[in-house]
Amino acid sequence: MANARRCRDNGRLSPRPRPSTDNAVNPRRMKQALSELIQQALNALIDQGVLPADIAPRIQIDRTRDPSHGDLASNIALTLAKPAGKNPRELAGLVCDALPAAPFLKATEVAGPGFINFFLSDSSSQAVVARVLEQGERFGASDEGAGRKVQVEFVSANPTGPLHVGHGRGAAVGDSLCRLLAATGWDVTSEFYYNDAGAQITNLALSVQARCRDLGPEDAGWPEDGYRGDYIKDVAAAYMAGEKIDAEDQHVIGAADADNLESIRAFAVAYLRREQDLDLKAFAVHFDVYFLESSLYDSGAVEETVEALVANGHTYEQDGALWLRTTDFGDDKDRVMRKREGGYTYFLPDVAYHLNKWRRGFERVINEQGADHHSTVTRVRAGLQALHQDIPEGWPDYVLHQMVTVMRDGAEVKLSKRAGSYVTLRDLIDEVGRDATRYFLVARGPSSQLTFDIDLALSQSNDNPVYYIQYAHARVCSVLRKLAEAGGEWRAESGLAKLERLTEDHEAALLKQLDKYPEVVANAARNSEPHTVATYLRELAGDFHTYYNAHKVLVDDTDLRDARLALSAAVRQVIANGLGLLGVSAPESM
RNA sequence: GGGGGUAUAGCUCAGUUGGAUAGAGCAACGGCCUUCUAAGCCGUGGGUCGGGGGUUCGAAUCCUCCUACCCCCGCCA
Repeated sequence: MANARRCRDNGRLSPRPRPSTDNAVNPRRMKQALSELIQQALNALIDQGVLPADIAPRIQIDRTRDPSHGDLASNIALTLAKPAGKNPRELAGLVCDALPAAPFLKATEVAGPGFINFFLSDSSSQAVVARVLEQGERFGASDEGAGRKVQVEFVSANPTGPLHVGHGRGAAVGDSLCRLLAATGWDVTSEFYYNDAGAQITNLALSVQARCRDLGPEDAGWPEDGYRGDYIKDVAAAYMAGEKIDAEDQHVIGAADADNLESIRAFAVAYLRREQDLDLKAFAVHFDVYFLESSLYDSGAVEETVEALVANGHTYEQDGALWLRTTDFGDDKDRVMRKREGGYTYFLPDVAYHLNKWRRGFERVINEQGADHHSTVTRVRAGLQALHQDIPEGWPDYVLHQMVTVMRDGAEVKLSKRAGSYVTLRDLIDEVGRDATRYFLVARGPSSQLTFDIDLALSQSNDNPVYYIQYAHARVCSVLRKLAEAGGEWRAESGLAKLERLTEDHEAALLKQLDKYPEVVANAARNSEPHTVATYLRELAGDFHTYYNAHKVLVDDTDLRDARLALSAAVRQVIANGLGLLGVSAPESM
């Protein structure tokens, strides 16, 4: 700041005893307000002939990273320097001097190569506490979605076995996305799509049937590529015992007839769907709709789709199969739609399914899948374009997550007893708990491979980010309990009336971090990046712990105490809100 | 061979959509700590952002060419 020129001091520390939530300090409008100030300054400079009249500035306001750069900053002088024919710092000074006074600003300065830094007045900075406490669990929410319909499809595991860790990642990411979208005003439908009739299901039925007959993988008569996991035995036993199965979308009674393959198929699907339901429930994940691939055949949607593609001239016959010319839409080769023996490839029902989604009126559809399915993205979009339904080219959106590897004692864990060949989601939940599992699976960007460290997830220390964040929440609860035990009473109004007592640097950092939260939520929802919420919470918890270690909350000075309690309560609220978006609980004690 | 993804501190990862001196947590190193409100606190070192070129006031971020690793490339889903 040595070379920073303090060009204006709008000073006037607000005499108001109570910061209010007026327009000027509403964070959603703060950037807007600053933009308007800058626009006015630019207009003035144009009138003075300092700037050419034909400049069309895109005014950008950013949060600063470094507190010495103020709270917000604009690069307007840097972007306008060339068209204005002036050096950036000089121009920044001119803009700065031309800015109208504003009560919510404490100071404005030119710094660095030509940034204009804005320092908010103390009362403006402190007002976030009032907003948080007044809005409560709604703080951070917005109406950006304006009630528009969005669908999030995720997990979509076929009912051939327990959910594995990869499904868990999909569940954590997809469900958080739903929560984020709901919080930002979208009308959200969560959906689970699965194949209940394909070759894999036949294989499943044959595997269960073999177990019904007491056959194992080593015996003659065991189906080729049959499912070997122990859970197949459970399915067979339940079927032979005539058990009744109630899954979310399947209800079946075991016929106890080892020769009835069709009956076994229906039972196995229902059984494994129920098992997946239980896993999802333990994971606090809910689906509004279960969509069966078979329904697309039953309703004629698949046939209709084929006919439309043929009628639109995007198909041809070759080698006895029917092909879709997906290369017309950016694919690297054409794809078979109908096999030589007459059946359809999986990709055709996928297209029919997405046409169905489109017709249900989802302006936005997000498919959360493992990255090993990325090749379907081009195909589905190509199929939709070939339908000539005016579906936007980039529709639907995809969030593809990379592989998960599970580590314990520094070595990779690959097997589970139950499933045999992979680690199940249930294994993780049972071992490290729902909160840690969810947090770890959602905390990384989807496009990066994820190493799930069981030892870290189990650790009850500050090394474990889940604990660290939850502990910050519990810590505030503890302080309030302590106050009550000492016969004290805390009322939000008392604290809000004394926010001007929050003058420590640590407090300023917390205020700024709290103020950022609504933007974090909005961006996470807009960009389908729930992990940014996890990152944010880690920072907020860190800021709070640091503050807490540096300053006592329950001081004798009751005004100061009340102000700090208000700040702490606001931190607690935001942590609870953020954890809620991740599907992680916010405990009152640990 | 083609497509997608990734590459940032010793490790695990962020990086506000192109901004100021690239951050955090562990680990390492150095101090502090008769305990208070709860699993200690404070500080330091550590980087050719995989490499080259380009775009511009300005690049970890955008374009291009390489390199390495992962995943796909079936008339399976």
